[in-house]
Amino acid sequence: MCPSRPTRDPATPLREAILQKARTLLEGEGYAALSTRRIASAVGCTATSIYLHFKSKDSLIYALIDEGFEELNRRVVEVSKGDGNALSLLRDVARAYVDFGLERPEYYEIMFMLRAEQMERYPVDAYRRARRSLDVFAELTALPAQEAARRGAIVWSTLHGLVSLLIAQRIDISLDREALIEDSIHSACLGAFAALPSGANSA
Amino acid sequence: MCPSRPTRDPATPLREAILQKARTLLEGEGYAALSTRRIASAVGCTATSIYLHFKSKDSLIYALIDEGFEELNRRVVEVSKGDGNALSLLRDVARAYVDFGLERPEYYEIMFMLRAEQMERYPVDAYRRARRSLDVFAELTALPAQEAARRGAIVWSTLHGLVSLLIAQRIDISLDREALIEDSIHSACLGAFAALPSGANSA
DNA sequence: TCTTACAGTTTACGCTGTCAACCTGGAATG
DNA sequence: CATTCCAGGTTGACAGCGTAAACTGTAAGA
Repeated sequence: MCPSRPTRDPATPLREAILQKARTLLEGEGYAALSTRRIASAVGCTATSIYLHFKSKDSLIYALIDEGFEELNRRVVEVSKGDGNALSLLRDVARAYVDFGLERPEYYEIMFMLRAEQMERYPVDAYRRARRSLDVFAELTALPAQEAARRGAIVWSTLHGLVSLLIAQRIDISLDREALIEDSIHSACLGAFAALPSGANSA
Repeated sequence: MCPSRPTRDPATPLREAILQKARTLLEGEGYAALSTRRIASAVGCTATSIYLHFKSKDSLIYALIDEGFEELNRRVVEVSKGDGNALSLLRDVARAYVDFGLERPEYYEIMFMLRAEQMERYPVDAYRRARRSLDVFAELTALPAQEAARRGAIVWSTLHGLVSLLIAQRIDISLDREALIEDSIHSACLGAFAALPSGANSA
């Protein structure tokens, strides 16, 4: 009867402690520092105890990924409720996405930059549900479903390219970072509305 | 007097064998399979023998990265020598870049998708020299240097976003892959020439 | 022949994720 | 009260990782 939260796993104290220390370690030292033994020693338990509360190290990471998506989704949804035309809304959402990536690079990394083979055990539909807020990229184009999905994917991939290269420090530092971001967002969003070749012959 | 190749390291037989087996392993099973012990056992030597010819595992990877860049540069340079206006050339080069990434995902991964901390010991200027062919993205815009560099970076990051998400299998498979690629390239290249806000007030 | 240098191997260290076996304190049951 | 049971931990181990140090055999030079 009580409005219990939809927690997937029982929130035992140790489980919460593990999650919290893992979070701290991730935010402070990045994904590379996330070893079971380091988490355990920070918590004050043994490494194997983690497996009493998580199926594997990966599923612990997934819990952190979910937290990351919660924040990203929150940011995106909030911005997307603003007023303005579709283009300016799309730009605001794009900006929110980029800002999230640059302000939370450790989360962005585990959410979007880990290789597929490490993610295989993360259920595909769960991942799609987790990143549902990215669907606004498609929705804001106000195009037929299939066309919109493609345009949305392009906007997303454009922004992802920018964010991931910035995080990996592969972009020449002599470039004006802010101008690069603004131009990138501008280009991505214009592309979402401009006439494109394959759009002409879509069903 | 003999036109010796500019090999950075003496090409001893074992070194070549290590490189060749590492290449095979990378192409066949991906970056995750590249452990010193696996390479060594494929070669028929011990893991520590690798360190007689390479400073570290990373520097062995760098040799493979260089090979990847050689192929990418070759493809890009060849296409960029074609005729046509700047826009169509840019599209051809972009297509060559995407094709390389999708045909050689294992190389693309080590060239562009490894985290920065793992790349730190790869000299920055060496990396810039290695990916020099990507400068054509900037050159083809025929803009003032700084502006061109930014536009070029945007084209690159757009394509990188597409390729890396496709390789990581994060793009909805229900999307028409070819249309996505074409639209993406179109959008990226148009963006390189279209008027952009920060372009108006650049020096 | 003695020395030196090279090119490999052996061994070892500390790290990783994870499993099987064991232990331990408290609740439920007789 | 005594006994059983079990959830929730620990211990110890395994196979794998990158790599440093010490060792070995062999070939060339003095």
